[in-house]
Parts: sequence; structure tokens; C-alpha cells
Amino acid sequence: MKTKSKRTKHRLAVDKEAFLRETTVSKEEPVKRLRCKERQNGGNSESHKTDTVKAKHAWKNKDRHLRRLESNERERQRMHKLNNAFQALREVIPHVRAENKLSKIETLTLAKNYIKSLTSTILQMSSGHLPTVEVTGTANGSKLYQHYQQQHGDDERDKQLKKYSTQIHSYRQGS
DNA sequence: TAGGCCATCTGGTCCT
DNA sequence: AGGACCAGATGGCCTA
Repeated sequence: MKTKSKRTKHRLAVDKEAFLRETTVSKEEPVKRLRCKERQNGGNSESHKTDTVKAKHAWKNKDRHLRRLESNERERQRMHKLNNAFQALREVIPHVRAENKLSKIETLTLAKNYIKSLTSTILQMSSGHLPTVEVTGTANGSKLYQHYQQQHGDDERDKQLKKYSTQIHSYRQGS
């Protein structure tokens, strides 16, 4: 993969604050209020009627736009959360090129293979076999296992294996 | 310059 | 009704 420098994306959409600043009809001045103003001005003529329609339309558009901006913001936050989760996942997957950031698809693929190889190890150990890891798919299971051995002490590994083993057994009984 | 990856926007649908 | 989720579109950045 390639090394990614942190870049700040230029935001295409108008900033919400800026939008609120430049908008003449704010959220605090809804259609009701506009109608009230008209009544105060004694608005009975046709021109006033069309003005009302225009104002209502303008407010609807602006309200729509405001909702869109808020929705965009939520979506951005959601994607940031998702990316944080991806980053957390990257940090727990042992991989060879630690200096390079894994892409999302690489992260998911590697995680899947890592889980498979761990599961295989656990199953073999729990049935009294030596922990030789089978190579599954494209992932080199034994390399992962060696890496895992380097990263974790025996005690920690045993703890994790026991934990996984218990979880798998209970899962099997449940199914 | 093409292709890969990513962030963001957007409208539709689902869920609470 | 409003927020969460999703997928498609778009455009920017980076590398080979």
C-alpha cells in the first residue's frame, strides 16, 4: 500500500454557520411569523399573496438546505466513527508492513484471515493437537502465528486462547 | 496520466 | 418525525 499523509479535505458544501449568517430568513423566523408581519401590514392585495407564497417557498428551501447541512454533519461524524473503528482494528491485526497503513479492504481481509487462523489454532489445541496453524486462503497463517508469539508472552497467549476456546465452545453449544 | 483509495455529499430506506 | 444507515456519485490526493 502507499503511505498516506494526513490531508485536510476542502469542504465543498457551505458551512452551516456561514449559511445561517447569510440567510435572511432564519429558522427562528418561520412562515407563521412572516404571516403575522403581513397581517400587521394589512396585507390583502394580490401582490401580498404572491409575496407570502414566495416567502414560504424561500423558507422551505432554506429549511431544507439547513436540514441537509445538519444531515451531512451527522454523516461525517458517523464516517469518522467508522474510520476510528477501522484504525482500532488495524492496531490489533499483526501485519508485516507496520510502517504502511493498511487500506480498508486490506484491513478487513487480513482480519478475516487472522480470525480464521486463530480459530483453527484454538480448535486444534482444544482437541489435543499441537498448535500448528494451517494456511488459510491468501493469508500466511504461520507467519501470523509467529508474529503473535513475538507480540504476546506465553501467559497472555494462554489466557487469550482459553478465552477464545471457551467462547467457541459456548458458541458451538448454542448453535 | 491512469488507477486506487479516500472523504464528502446526497437521496432513499429503515428504524425508533 | 427525525436520526441512522446505506449505496452511488463526485472530486481530490497519491503512486507507479
